[in-house]
Formats: sequence, structure tokens, C-alpha cells
Amino acid sequence: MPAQTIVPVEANLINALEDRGLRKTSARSAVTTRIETASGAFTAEQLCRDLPEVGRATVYRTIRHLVDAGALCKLPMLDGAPKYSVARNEHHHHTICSRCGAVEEFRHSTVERVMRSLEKEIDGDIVGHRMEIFITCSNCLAESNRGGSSGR
Amino acid sequence: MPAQTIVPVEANLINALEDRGLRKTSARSAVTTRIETASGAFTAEQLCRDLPEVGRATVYRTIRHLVDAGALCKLPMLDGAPKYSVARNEHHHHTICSRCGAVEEFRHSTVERVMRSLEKEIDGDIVGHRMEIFITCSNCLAESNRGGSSGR
DNA sequence: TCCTAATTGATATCAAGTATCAATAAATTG
DNA sequence: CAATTTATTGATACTTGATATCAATTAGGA
Ligand SMILES: [Zn+2]
Ligand SMILES: [Zn+2]
Ligand SMILES: [Zn+2]
Ligand SMILES: [Zn+2]
Repeated sequence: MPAQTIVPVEANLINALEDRGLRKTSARSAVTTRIETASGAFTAEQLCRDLPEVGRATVYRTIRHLVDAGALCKLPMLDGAPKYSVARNEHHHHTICSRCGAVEEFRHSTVERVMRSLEKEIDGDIVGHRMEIFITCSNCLAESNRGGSSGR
Repeated sequence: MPAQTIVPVEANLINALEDRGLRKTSARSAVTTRIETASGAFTAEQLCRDLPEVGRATVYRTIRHLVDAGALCKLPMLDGAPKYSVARNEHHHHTICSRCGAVEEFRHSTVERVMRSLEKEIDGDIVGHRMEIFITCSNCLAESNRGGSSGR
């Protein structure tokens, strides 16, 4: 067997697009494999920089399609451009590291149970919810313990 | 007694600025009283339109000061400009009507308790959280029950 | 292969928000 | 109160993030 090939963790983003009746093109494949290969959340501009061979408009359009398909989460940030993160589970929330920006998905049944219990107390019909937990991730904690004074 | 005067519900936004060592100016008073008088959440651009006598830069600066002072909440929206809402309680969350955009503040002790319990399960240190519940508010429900087919 | 509709991407444009900086207005001092 | 000092203002230019346009290209089916 030859040297092992790097296999993307998820090879379904392009499928998510095809499932919506969109054509499989080289530009779209470039965008989706880049998202799948690179780790973690990203901004649209980062993706454009990483893929200079794909036009900005196409990058933005592809991101929009993926969000519409539910394959990407759009995370509006308190300031700056929104981040996008691959959606691995149907319904979930996110942890965001305030130090380095790392985004992780999480699910917790208690949270969902509490949400359902809120229906009685809230005026109107609940149609959805969103939640983010801001953390200092373990990487960043380790970093500062090693005497790193700078935030990066 | 003459015809009753309209009294703003909260007259403390300008104080929040003065407490931070900022001067009380007519431009800032115009901004804060407009926020206090008008009801509900708003965008920076809306405020600019409502106060043509105040420069855009000043409107944006004043909003930023108020957010820094904790007197306004900044709510990043999934798309479009963020909304701002007067902060009545120290820590709280928001309900947002997906139909009309109305924003309400809410607090629920169970939610906070669950948050604390999550500390054990999440990798890293929790430094904060944010949560929004998307609703169809009772106004909008009533509206559609009265046979209003249009969303507005 | 040929045809047609979808896609692309350079460019222009838009929208939200910030930086600049001379003119103005608050507070402070005498 | 007048003079002085310092913060504030706002017109303007600019930045950033994102979308609209549209001729040229490409995917996918007949
Ligand atoms: Zn981190
Ligand atoms: Zn949930
Ligand atoms: Zn409503
Ligand atoms: Zn909370």
C-alpha cells in the first residue's frame, strides 16, 4: 500500500448541494473540499483568500447554498463577519472560544428540555432558539499556563 | 394642571454615559431620549433616520458607548444589521419575533442553572453565554387570526 | 455531439460602519 | 464672566462585507 492519502472527514457537502438540484462544478467542489479539509470555523473572506482561483461571488453563493441546505451553520458574531461551521448534527448549539475563535458544536438534552418548558412562560409561539457558550478553550488555557502572555 | 406631559419610561441612558466620564451634550441627549421614548429594538440606521439632526458618526459612537456601558444590548441578527435593545436587567436573554422583529428581554433561573451545570461537560472555561428564543409574538398571532394573510 | 439552462466571475454597486480632522461646544479656571 | 482647555461633533472619505449584473463558459441531458 502506498503512502496513506488524506481523506476528508466529511465528503458530503457537495452532495448536499446536488441533493438540492444544483450542479456539481469544479468551483463548488473546490469550495466544499476546502471547507471539509481545513479544520474549524471560517469566514467568507478567509475562504476567498484560501481559494483565489474561485471568484468571490461564487464563494459567497456556495456558502449561501450550503447554509440553505442546512449543511453549514452561520454564526453571527458580536462584531465582524459571521463565521461558518460544518453542521454535523441536526439541531445543536456552539461553544466559541473568546480567545482564539475556535467553534465547537454541542448538544445537551437538558438544554432542549428546558427550552420546551419555557413554552408555557413565554408569550407567543416558540419557533426556534439559538444559544452560544463563550469559553476559553483548553488549548488557550494550556497556552497561557505555559507562560504565554500574548493572546495569540 | 395642563395637558399631561409624556414622560420617558427610563431616564438613565444619559446618566450611564455621564457615569463613564462622558460629557452630557445635546447630541447625546437627543440619541438617548429617542431610544428611551421610542419603543422596542432598533438598528443604528433606523436611529440615524429618526434623528437627521444628529450626525451618523455621533449616533454610531453614542450607541457604542451605551453598549460598552452595558445600557444597551447588541443583538447580531442572522442577516442584516444588528439590533439594539435597552438592557433592563443585568443578565438576560431575548425573545425575537421572526415575523415583526419585536424584541423582549427575559430571565429564567432554570436556564441559568442549566448553564452552570454545563461547566462540567464542556472542555475549557465558560466565560459567558448568549441565547435567543425565536417566537411568533402574540400580536402577530392575533394579526394572522384576524385573517391577515400578509406578513405585515 | 449538440443544445439549453445553469453557472461563473470580473466589475459595479450597495450597505454598514469607521477614520479624519477642522469647527464647535463643554467644563474648568482665574 | 471671560479665557483656556479639552472633549465632542459631523461632513467627508474610506473600509469592509456582501450582492447585482451580465457576457462568457460549462454541465448534463437528448
Ligand atoms: Zn481558544
Ligand atoms: Zn437547542
Ligand atoms: Zn411579532
Ligand atoms: Zn443566561
